[in-house]
Amino acid sequence: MEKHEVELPRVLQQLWGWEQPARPGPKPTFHISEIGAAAVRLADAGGLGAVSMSKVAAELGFTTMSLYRYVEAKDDLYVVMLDEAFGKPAPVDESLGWREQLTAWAVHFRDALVRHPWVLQVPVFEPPLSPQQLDWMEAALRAFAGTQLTANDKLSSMMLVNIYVRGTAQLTAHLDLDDGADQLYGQRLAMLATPDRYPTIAAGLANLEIDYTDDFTDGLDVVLDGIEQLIERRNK
Amino acid sequence: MEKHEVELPRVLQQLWGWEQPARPGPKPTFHISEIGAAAVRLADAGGLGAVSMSKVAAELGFTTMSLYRYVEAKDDLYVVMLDEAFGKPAPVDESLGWREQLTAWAVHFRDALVRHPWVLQVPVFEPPLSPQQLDWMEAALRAFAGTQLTANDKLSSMMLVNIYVRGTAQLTAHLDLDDGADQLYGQRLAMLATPDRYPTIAAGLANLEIDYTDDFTDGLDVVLDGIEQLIERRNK
DNA sequence: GCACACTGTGTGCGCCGTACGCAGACCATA
DNA sequence: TATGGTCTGCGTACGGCGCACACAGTGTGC
Repeated sequence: MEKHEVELPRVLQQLWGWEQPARPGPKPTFHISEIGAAAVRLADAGGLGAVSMSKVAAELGFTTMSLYRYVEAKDDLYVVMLDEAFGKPAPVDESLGWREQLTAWAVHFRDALVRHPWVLQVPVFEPPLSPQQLDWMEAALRAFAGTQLTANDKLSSMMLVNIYVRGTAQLTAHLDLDDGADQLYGQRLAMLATPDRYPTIAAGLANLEIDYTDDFTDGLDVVLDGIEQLIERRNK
Repeated sequence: MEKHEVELPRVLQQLWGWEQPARPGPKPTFHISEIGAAAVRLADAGGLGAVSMSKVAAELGFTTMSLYRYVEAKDDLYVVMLDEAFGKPAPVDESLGWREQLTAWAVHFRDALVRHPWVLQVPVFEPPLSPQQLDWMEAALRAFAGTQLTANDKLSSMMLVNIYVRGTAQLTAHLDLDDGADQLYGQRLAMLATPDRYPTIAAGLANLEIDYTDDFTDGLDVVLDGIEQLIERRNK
């Protein structure tokens, strides 16, 4: 255990509440999650671009370089922000079937992304290892508990839903920013996608219904249908 | 048509080869796609971080500010880079079924992402409107030509595959960078995901097979299974 | 051929992330 | 408790970024 601690980056050690041996220098004034919360506040208000080391420090009444006591680089700050932004996953009723559980999970996930759209712009260099991220992972995997899926199946199915939510959120993110953006896009697309070179796009545009309200759940159902087939295949 | 041109950002006008009325000042020395090619060269070599206005300009033997003749802001450069990086989609054998066509499309898409991993880090603010991006879109939509899917169905199914390829590429991107990264991750995950708090993750880790080779096509098949069900439903 | 309008570009600014080095706090020892 | 050595937190400062601005200079229209 002791040896293992050394292998973890400092930020993760702090997020997991592992105490380090006493060291010289001033005691930490607060917990790293307060830094994360301040950064999240800035990002919610002004987008990811509004998050800089100096702004976060100022938000806390700190000097810029003080942050480097908790964090080794800007990327570490992102890790803390993500953990802070998602929070604990909503509890899922385990008496429901896997499909309902995963739907609820996906909806909660999307809600979190709507609350914190900047999450989609955070550059990701590592798979998740922070506590709350693992909570979310655990919740999704647990939905498959009653199925015959292999460990790999469960993991990839979870990632499939994860990817779906992130992807759709990314596509719709800019539309929510200002209304009319999708209309403008439609106009431009109609102008550029001429029937001679882009017959299929042009034909599609003519018959398009501009009602996106159910798009999320409809698309999710398609994904879940695919997973359902996998489950049935494994049951045999 | 004339009026429409005005509505398009300058970069797109250039990408589409629309000539603007003669203007004062020096004639353009070259086409905007050469700028894109230079930027792509830099990004391929040193990641997206290696792409800056001054570096791109230097690559072309130019001063920094000269680029702003072609491009209004850094974001415009990204648009050109994406168009340049993807290139024309590989032609797809239209005698094949939709499923085979889409599989081929997805594989080509993924290959492009492997060749230009930085694409996944490019911040996206707008849906695609550049010529080659529309070519890719057209190719994917055409695969559904023989089906009874509605225009909305085709669009969302295409986006589903698109999202899937991007998402999986993102997840595996960092693993390809240095071998052993996934092992390190596995060790850390095993250390953190203790059975008491994360029983499902821990149990899954024990039974995990570390062979990712077929993950891409397997997951893609799950997605396509979902779409197939949609197609069958529409056929009724 | 001339004047004007408008574009392309050099200078310079504000901001970023963080390398570096020193002041000073902690712990071990006496 | 006094003191020395060690190691840490953080202020200063740097290189690089995207691009605002103003002006130089070209091409156009009369």
